[in-house]
Amino acid sequence: MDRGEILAAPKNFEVLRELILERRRELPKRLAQVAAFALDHPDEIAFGTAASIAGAADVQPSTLVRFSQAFGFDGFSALQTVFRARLRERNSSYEDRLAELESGDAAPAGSAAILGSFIAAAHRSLDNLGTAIDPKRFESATITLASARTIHLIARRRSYPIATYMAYALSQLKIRCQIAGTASGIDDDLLAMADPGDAAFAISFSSYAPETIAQASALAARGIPIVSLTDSAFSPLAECSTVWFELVEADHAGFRSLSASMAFAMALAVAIAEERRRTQN
Amino acid sequence: MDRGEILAAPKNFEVLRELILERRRELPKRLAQVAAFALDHPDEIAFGTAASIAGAADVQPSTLVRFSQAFGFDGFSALQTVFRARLRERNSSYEDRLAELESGDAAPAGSAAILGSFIAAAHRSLDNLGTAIDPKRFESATITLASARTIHLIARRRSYPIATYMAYALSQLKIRCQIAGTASGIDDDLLAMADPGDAAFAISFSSYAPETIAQASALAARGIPIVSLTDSAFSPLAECSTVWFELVEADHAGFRSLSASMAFAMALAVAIAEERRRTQN
DNA sequence: CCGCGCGTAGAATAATTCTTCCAAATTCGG
DNA sequence: CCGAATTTGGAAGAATTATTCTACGCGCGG
Repeated sequence: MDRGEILAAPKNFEVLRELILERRRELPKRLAQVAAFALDHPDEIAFGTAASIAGAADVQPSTLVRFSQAFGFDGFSALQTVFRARLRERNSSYEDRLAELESGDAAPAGSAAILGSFIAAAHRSLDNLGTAIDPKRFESATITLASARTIHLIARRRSYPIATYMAYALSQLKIRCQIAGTASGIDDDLLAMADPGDAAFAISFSSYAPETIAQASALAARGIPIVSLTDSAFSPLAECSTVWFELVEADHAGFRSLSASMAFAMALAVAIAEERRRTQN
Repeated sequence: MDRGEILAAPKNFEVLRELILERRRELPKRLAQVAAFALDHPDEIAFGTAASIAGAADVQPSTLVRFSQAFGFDGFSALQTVFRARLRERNSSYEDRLAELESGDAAPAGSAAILGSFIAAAHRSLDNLGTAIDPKRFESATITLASARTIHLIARRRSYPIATYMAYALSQLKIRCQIAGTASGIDDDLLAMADPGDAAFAISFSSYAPETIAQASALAARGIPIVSLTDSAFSPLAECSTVWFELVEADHAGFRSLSASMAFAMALAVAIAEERRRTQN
C-alpha cells in the first residue's frame, strides 16, 4: 500500500481539490469515479451520508472509505469534514488569506496579522450582508424613510458611529435628520417632538442599550414607523420595528468592526435620497 | 401533547424562520433558547450533531428533539434537513448573486442595486487596504500609540464616526483616549493639555477639515507623535505626521462608505491593546 | 494456460448518533 | 400554600451510519 505516500490529508478544500485533479489519472476505476463525483457534486459529499453518496455515485460505501484513505484521511468522515468546512466559510479566497495570516509562521508581525484578520472578517461580513438582506424589505425601508419629514437616528455605544455617519451623509444629501444619543437628557425631549410624519432608524447590537430600545418603542407606540438594524431576530428592537434587518458582523477574536454596517448605512442613505428625488420631481 | 397543532413541518427555511419568530413568545424557556440559537447560528444546526449543537446551545439533546417536534417535525433530523437545504441553495446561487452585484448596475430593483454597489465598493476598498498598508508602518504606528499615556483622536465630518468608534473600542480595551471634534470651543483647550507622553491619531479625507489639520499640526509642533489616516500622500495631514497611512475608499457614484476605514480603525485599536499587553506584562 | 496481485463488492462489525421514556423540577391556577 | 399540568434533565435503547474484513473477479505476466 505504501508507495511512499505519507501525504498528510489536506484540511483545506482548495488544496484537496488540486490534489484530486492531479492524481485523478492514476486512480483505479472506482476511485476515479468517486473523484469525478466529488468534484462535480461537492455539496452532496458535504451533506450526504456515506450510503446516500455511494448510491448517487454508484459505488459501494466502502469505496468511499478507501478513497478517503487514499488521500490520507482517517476515514470518510474526515474527508467529509473538509467538504463541510468549505460550505461554512463561503468565501474561500478571503478565508484562505486569513488562514495564511493566522497560521503564517512567516510571522508578519503581530499587528499586521491583526489587520489581516479584520480585513478578512470584514469581507465575510459584507458577503453575509449581500445574502442576508432581502431586497424587498430594503426597498420598503427606503420608502418608509424617504417619506418621513425628519428621520430620527437612534443608537448608542457601538452603534453610535453608524448614526453619526448617517447624520453626516443625510445632511449632505439635504435630508433632515435628528440624532439621538448625545447628551442623555435632551434626547427624550427631542424625540417627544417627533410627529407621525417622521420616521426613525434605530441601530442596536448584541447587549442592547436600554435607552435605544426604550426610545424606539416609545416612538413606535406613537405610531411613528421604525426601521432598525440589529444582529438577531430576537432583538428587542425587532419587535417594535416596522421593518428590521438582521446583520451579523464577523469578528476577530470577539472584536467586531462595523464595516458591513457602514456599507449598509451608506447604501440606505443614498437609496433614500434617490427615492426622494424620484418621487418629488 | 396535541394542543390542536397539526401544523405541517415547513419544508422551506424561510417559512420555518417565520414560524419560529411568530411562536417564540409562547415557547417554554429551553425551547426558546433553542429557537434563539437556531436563528442566530443556522450553520451550526446544519452541520453539527445533535450532541454538539446541544452543547453549544447549552441544552440537552432531547430538548432539540422536542423543539423539532413542537414545530411539526418527526425528529431532530428532519428539522436539520431544512437547515441543510437552505445552505445548499444559498451556496449554489451565491456565485450568481456575487456576479450580479459586481457586474454593476445590472438588474435588481433600484434601492437593492444601490446596496449591491456599496457592498462591491466596500470589497474593493478592503482589498485595497490589504495591499496598500505596509505591515512595518502599521507595526510602528501600533507601537507609537501603545506607548502613549492618552491617545487623542482628531477627526471631523466624514471621519468623525471613525473616531467615535475608536473611542468606544479603546475604552472597552481600557485604553485612555480623548476625542476631539465635539463642541468646537472645548477641543483646543483639551488638546492644549496634551503632554509629550501622549500621542494622537488623526483622520481626514478629501476636502480636509481645517480644524483637524490645525489641531494635528499644533500637537506635532509640541513634539507629540501623530499617526494619521488620510486619502492622499499629498494630504496636509501627512506632512505633520510621524506615521501616516493612505487609504482610498472605493465609491458608488461618488459616495464613499467607511467600511475599510472601520476595519483599519478596529485593527489598530486591537493591535494597540495587544502591544500593551505584551510589553506591560 | 495458469498463478499472482491488485481492486472491488458485500456483509459483518463497531461506532456514532438520534430518539424515547420516566422521574424530578418547575410553573401556574386555585 | 397545595395540587395538577407542563417542562426539563438524564440515561437507556433503537436506529442509523461508518468502517473493517473476507472472498471473489479481473487483468497481467510468466
